[in-house]
Amino acid sequence: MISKTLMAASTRPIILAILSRGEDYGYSIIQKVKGISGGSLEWTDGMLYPVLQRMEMDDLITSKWRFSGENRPRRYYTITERGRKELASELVSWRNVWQALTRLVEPLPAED
Amino acid sequence: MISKTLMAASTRPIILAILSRGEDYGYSIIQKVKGISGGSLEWTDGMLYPVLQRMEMDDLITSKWRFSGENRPRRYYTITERGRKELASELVSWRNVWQALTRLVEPLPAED
DNA sequence: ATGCATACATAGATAACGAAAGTATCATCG
DNA sequence: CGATGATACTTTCGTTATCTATGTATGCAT
Repeated sequence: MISKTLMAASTRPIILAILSRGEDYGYSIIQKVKGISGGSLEWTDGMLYPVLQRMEMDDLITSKWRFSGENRPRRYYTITERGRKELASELVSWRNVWQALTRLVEPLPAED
Repeated sequence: MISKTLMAASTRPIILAILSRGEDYGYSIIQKVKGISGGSLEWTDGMLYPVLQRMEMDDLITSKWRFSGENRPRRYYTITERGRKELASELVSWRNVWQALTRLVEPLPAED
């Protein structure tokens, strides 16, 4: 089970990473996260939508409703320029932390 | 600059990783973090000690004062069995998140 | 008609973080 | 000797999200 703090730290970067590949809507994001993580990350809709709203307030993403005849109405999210910069910056931080962690653990006998 | 949430998510695992290699005291931990991260992570003592206290309350580490004739009194921290399990579990989570992130950003398999 | 998956919205309790301010020792250097 | 900076730890508590819980509603299969 993933810790609360790690969840909090990773949701925004992951959402930005998904949207950097193209616009998407909430429910689909949840499924992509589950798929890409091999099932190790399972988000609930209840936690995702508030995060999306806050990210929109922070101007990292924008949203608009789309009504197609074939599907139910969905709110599609698009990454902004600011969002792309945020993603790039977050990735640098994440890499630094991950490298520090693995350096500390690596020298010990580790399973793979 | 590292985000607040990422800081919050990484402090405990990093501390556990350091202590998994041997007991240590607060001030030294700060310097090791700075060293191992190449300066990208700079912790303050004001944030570290409260974290150490909470981790001790959670039974992840224990502490005891050591008075040597040569040095000033220092509070040394030791990882507990529960702490080792927590570290192992955290590392799995971190790897999952990191892999998900890198997969989303670069379609090609990530190095680490 | 029932159940399940899809799809989004909102309130608010709660939990944890870490900035800030404090105490104290030791070494160095002019 | 007084000042300065590095070492070393403590405590409080305001702030700041988070995300649980709960709600609405539709489409589809059986």
